[in-house]
Amino acid sequence: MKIRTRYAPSPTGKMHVGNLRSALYEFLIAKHEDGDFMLRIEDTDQERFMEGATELIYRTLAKTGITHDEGPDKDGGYGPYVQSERMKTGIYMKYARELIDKGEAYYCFCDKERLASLKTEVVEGKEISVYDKHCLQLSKEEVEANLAAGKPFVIRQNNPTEGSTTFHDELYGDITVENSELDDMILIKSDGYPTYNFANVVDDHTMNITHVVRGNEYLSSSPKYQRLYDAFGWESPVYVHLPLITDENHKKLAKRSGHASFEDLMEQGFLSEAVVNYIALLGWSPEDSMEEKQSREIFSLEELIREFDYHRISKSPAVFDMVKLRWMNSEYIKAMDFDRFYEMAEPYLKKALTRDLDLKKIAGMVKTRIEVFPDIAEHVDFFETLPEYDAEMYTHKKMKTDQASSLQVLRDVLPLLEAQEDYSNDGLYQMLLKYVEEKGVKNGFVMWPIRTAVSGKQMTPAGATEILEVLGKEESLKRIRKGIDKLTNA
RNA sequence: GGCUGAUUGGUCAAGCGGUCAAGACGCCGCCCUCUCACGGCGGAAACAGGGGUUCGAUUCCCCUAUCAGCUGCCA
Repeated sequence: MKIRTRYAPSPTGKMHVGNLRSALYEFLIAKHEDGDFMLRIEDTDQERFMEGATELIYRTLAKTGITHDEGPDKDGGYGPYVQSERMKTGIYMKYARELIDKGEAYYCFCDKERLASLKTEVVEGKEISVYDKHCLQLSKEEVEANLAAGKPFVIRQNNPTEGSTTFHDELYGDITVENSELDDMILIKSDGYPTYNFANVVDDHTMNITHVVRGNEYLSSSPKYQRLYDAFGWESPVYVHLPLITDENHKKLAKRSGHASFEDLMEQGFLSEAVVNYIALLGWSPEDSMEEKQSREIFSLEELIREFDYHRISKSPAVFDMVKLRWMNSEYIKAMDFDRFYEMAEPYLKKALTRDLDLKKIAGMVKTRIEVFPDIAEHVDFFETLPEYDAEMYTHKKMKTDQASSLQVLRDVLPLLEAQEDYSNDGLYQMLLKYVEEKGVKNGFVMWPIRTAVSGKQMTPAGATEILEVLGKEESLKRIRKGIDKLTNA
């Protein structure tokens, strides 16, 4: 049978990375077996619904390459694909009534006050958290009368109070819960909308979903869903519960952590391929092949599809490590072809540099040194203006330089540079090399002071001569003279 | 509190009864080098604790501890 998975987000805001990973895994599970991946919008919560959130979901999926075969915008014969639209077909009410007829569900007219009073009741120090089935006692006549009177109602699942329920998860195995622990959860809300719990089961079944992949937070309530399948007499799908992604404090990734959503990550200058690659490995690892003594970490989406085996998904929660994501992003940047890199780097370069400089050359310098595009600014700022720096910077033990030697070198080299016609990196390098040989010193002995004078920085994305070339004769000479002044007065 | 789950270096993570317990990020050192970075080489760093089962447990079972999730007319 063809595998069918689904990503079923609620349009309530940004795309959380945990959700994105669910979508990715669902996509990979389906595609690995040449199955179908479907998008279903679960907008049954009218209060949390956010305008524009659905579009954001589309955009994110498109950008990451997690493309759906079916969805609101791609009818595959199982529509509608938006729950609020499905509701208009009466599907949820129909199935809820079926359950009522079977005695597996019942109308409940309890108001908030009564429910609240149940909550606070304490037995042996424990808070009662399951509904007391109060409305199950109502006679048919009473129910009819209430309904006719227009009394607000919900429909609740009627769970047994004895025995136990077991369901099977592909990763976690059999999980059994005492039925007395099972709350009579609400299936249909008083506004007529189904709850997630109910809509999910009805939709997954009617849309022929074979593998239900979802977050670990549903693990403990899954027995209740199982009871729903059993009550309907439906065959349950294959369940795959995914481990949580946490922040560095092992807490659920919170909004304020700054990297909880895909959008946050994009704003911080990450590449979507790197993000996808990274989250794929957060909770899953490929099978080691014999030839590889090193496990691979860099995977394209196509490679992930080929290698993804959901049985290898981990069971324990994973910490989202920004440091490693940054590293991975840098790997993608280094591997990028230059034109594409330049295209993406240009805005950052232009923002940092207003004077007329060879931006392509600078981009080339910076490509292997940044992890994320916004890093560019701090690497190239000195091209724009020479920063204030301390004369102490001329002293470098390994280059064997100090302020006096640097001053001497700069004084020697200034006329040479003034006379230099070929102001290219190569020409400059050859010329300076000659000076180095004449003096019988090490390269660094002369390069260090020059680089310091023209950059004013401890580290730069390029060597002295490259900087000279980019800066141009006029500006670099100005900076060297300034260096001489600084050293003279020091 | 109850229920469910998880527990290999700081982090990701391999391992599925016998291993010197992989690899990656990060960290440290060395090399390369006109600085830094890239690249190369090397290093420190882990099976939560206690009982079993077994000739033998990181691997299987139980208990404890810790952490997490659930305990909503949110998903």
